[in-house]
Amino acid sequence: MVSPAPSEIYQQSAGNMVSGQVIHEHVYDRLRDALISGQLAPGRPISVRRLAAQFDVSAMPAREAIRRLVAVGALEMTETRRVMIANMTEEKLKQIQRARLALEPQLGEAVLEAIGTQPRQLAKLIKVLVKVDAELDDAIRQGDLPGYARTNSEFHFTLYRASGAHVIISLVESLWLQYGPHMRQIVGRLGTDCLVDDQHKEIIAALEAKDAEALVNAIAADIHIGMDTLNVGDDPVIEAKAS
Amino acid sequence: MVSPAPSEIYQQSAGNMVSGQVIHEHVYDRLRDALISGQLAPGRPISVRRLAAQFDVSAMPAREAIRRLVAVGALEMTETRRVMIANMTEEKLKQIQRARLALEPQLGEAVLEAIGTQPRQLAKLIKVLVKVDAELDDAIRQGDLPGYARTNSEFHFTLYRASGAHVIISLVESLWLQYGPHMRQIVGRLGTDCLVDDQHKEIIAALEAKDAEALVNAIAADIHIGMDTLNVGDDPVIEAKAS
DNA sequence: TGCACTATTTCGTGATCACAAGATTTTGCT
DNA sequence: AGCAAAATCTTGTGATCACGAAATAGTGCA
Repeated sequence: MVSPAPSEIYQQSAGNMVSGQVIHEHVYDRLRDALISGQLAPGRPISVRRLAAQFDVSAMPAREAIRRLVAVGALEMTETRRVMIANMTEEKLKQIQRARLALEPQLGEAVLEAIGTQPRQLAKLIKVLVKVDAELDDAIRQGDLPGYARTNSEFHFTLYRASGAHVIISLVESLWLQYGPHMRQIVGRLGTDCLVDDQHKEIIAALEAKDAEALVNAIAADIHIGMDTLNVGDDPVIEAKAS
Repeated sequence: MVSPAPSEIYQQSAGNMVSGQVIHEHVYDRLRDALISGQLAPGRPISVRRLAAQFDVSAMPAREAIRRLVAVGALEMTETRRVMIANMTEEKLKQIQRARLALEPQLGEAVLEAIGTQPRQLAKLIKVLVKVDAELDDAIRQGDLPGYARTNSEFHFTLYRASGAHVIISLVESLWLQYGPHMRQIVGRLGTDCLVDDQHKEIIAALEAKDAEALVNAIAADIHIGMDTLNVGDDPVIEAKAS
């Protein structure tokens, strides 16, 4: 089975084992990135065999990757066990926002608790964040939507990972995975102009000042800006693009 | 239904689905219940073949169940991809508590938002909660630890499910799955006496009064009682119990 | 008795097939 | 042309085998 058929969405299919990663983990990571960067439209069906063909792997790793993503709520399973990118509802969006507001500011606090007293690590983190934020501005200027989404998540999770709070981080990641496809739909409709008002500069400033309260507020504000203004559209525009 | 020619190659083609549930979901549910009710000790290894043998199924459903549980953090995977019940650390426990405090009180609020204006549904919920709470008291009196853990989770999730906030509920469930095995260890060491002080009566009273603030406080207090007093023990006491 | 080395077992992963049921396309009749 | 029935394709699930690596048991030497 030497089917080339590479997908323009998932970059690069697997060889056998890359960087200590097993095949199904590679598939999972690519799929997760595609979801977080909004490259998969809600309603899009995901099948084991099709996914396997797209990655030029056997069915097994595709199955495992899909199973994991369904488990964390990133993919939705119908009553007939078909799998697809979940459609967003107003209710779900509300819950995702509530959960993000409940968890992510706490991660900011946890970052200061973890490395607030270690100037070197804090400085290094800030340096990375400034760099990522610059890339983010580039992506916005160029109207590169997937690039924006990917870089935005990199900014946030770089910050969050510095807290070392892996348990909470994985909860947050599951929320981002659920939100990703929908965000792309909305921003794609409104244009990247609606993205310029993020609170990343304020987040960085609060880190530099080691001001936990300001940090919490900035993160919460960033979540509000990203989700309040971006309401659910009434036309889901289910665009199932096969193969 | 006319049974078609049975295959001699595949032994159980007939009994694949039980009550609309597919085999791997059945295995998952059983394993999840065992985790939440604390019947699996931290450190216990879980292997595909052994689990399959215990449930008298093939390896495939066991694999899928394990994969899902690893995905939600209920099981831990070593660097050599061995799977086991996660060991608790003080840091992890702290994160679980923070996340629970951030999410579960909100679910209480959401319950009042959802059915606070529908007296019949609210009354029905309260009735169920009272019944479950009575069972809980029985379990405590009899020193039935798994029964306590199972009934306690039933109390909380019966309440939470009334909110309809499935997104947040699944996050909370993942936290309970991580906490279950450790709780059992701790309570098993301290005895069930440390459990009598839960806030369930206060939760029910707050529901009856439709007092969101009191409800939030009661849920938070219940979490504190369940987790503050129960610190991490230093001796893991690995004990294997098959099901 | 203690310890290094080897043999055996156990394990996760990947591959491939069978099967039933859902989904889709084609066909056939009015 | 319209619509229902039938044939075909697709899909998730389960079963089973192969393979290499990790873990355990076993052995022999000191």
